[in-house]
Amino acid sequence: MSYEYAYPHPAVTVDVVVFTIENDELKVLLIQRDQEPFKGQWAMPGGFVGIDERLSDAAKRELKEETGVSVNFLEQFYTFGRPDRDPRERIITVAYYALLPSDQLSLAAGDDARDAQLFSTDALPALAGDHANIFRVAKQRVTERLNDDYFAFRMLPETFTMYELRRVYELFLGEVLDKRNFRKKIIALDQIEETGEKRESVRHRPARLYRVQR
Amino acid sequence: MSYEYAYPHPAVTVDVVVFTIENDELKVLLIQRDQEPFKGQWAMPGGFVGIDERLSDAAKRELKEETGVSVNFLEQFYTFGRPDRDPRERIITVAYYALLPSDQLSLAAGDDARDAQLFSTDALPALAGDHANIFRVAKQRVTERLNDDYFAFRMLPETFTMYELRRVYELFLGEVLDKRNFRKKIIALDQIEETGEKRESVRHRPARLYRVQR
DNA sequence: GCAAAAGTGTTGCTCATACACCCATGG
DNA sequence: CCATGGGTGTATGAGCAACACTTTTGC
Repeated sequence: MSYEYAYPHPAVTVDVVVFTIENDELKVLLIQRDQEPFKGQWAMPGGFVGIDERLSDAAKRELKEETGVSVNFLEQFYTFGRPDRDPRERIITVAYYALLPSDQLSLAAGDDARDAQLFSTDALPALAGDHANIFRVAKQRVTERLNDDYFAFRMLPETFTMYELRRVYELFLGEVLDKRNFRKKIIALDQIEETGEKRESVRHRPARLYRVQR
Repeated sequence: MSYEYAYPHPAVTVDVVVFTIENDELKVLLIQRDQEPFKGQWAMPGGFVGIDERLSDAAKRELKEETGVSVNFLEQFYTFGRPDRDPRERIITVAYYALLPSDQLSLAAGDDARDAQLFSTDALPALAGDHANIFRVAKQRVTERLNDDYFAFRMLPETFTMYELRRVYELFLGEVLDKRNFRKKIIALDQIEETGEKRESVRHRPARLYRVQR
């Protein structure tokens, strides 16, 4: 079976930059490509958009197929289309970022991927094609939106401490934030509430747990 | 001549939402389509991306071909890809906005367009397909960026008055701004300078003219 | 002289920042 | 008892919002 067109068509793919926090580090989910081009190199999960498939559905599907991970929160952030970005054919990639709590992440390498794992954003391997650039733009966009939209808790488990929430900001911004001022700002947003529970079994004073309201 | 692929490929187009200010109104540049689909309806200028063409180059080229207008300032803002947005085939559209001074705008309808003209954003005609949505998203993004990036003067001639600059903000924001506070804010940005000239031949006190620095 | 927009300062308030000490727990 | 992060309040400065009158020109 083949498909014919009166003029040349580019291929369209979606790529997903999945951010999470694990062990007090900002991490990104990468797959090791099992197919050409860039076979053996690490890359963002992604792949071709079905001819009748929504772009966001394609992003979710490819992520699921290649890594076993399901996400709810996914936003389109840029479309990469330089003519020379893929050696096979012209490929235009609509890129998404996703934020995920690390406890919802059970990895399973799948189609087109011989491996899938989290990497600290401080120590990324060499990435296939222009994926280092895609990552950079994604991180920048998420960082910008952190201050406007306060969606940092999408990278945390259902309950979390102030320290953990503050660390998300610090890891993206690359600077330390004042503990007292941070707490005041977050409380003023009126987006989270105390659960009444505390984080036990830590070798210091137990911290209050919070959850997102509603 | 025809082009064959092992699996179906969508078509990729670019559309450009051109904003300008004319006669104290916010306007957008539309073409009247001369081809199916949506023949006879008004739409944003745009068209197919060449197989070896950069996306931004395609946007500039299509705009030039269809309206005679050349722009420098062009930014990608979103990619629209719902499977049903075009009746012919799957079309994915990478959308750009452009800001242009109205004095650099001499219209000439061209390929695929029987007419090209400016419309006040308060009185848009019915638009083809999902172009009303594309317009809405573009206006929202430009409005957001007005406050961050201060590129409002890209819609004004080389010299302009404080009143004219303030009107750009007011037209996007849909609210009136305080004259004194606005002037203070703009001066503090240190982006514009006085030309020394004044806007003469108006039936009120002449206003100082400013230009962008450098 | 009248209509129309140009131009000009001060005050109060809100918000962001800077900053230091004691507390509760595990080991 | 020590190491570790948890938790708390105040003072200062910057920036934003509110607000009214005089000036200059064309008609």
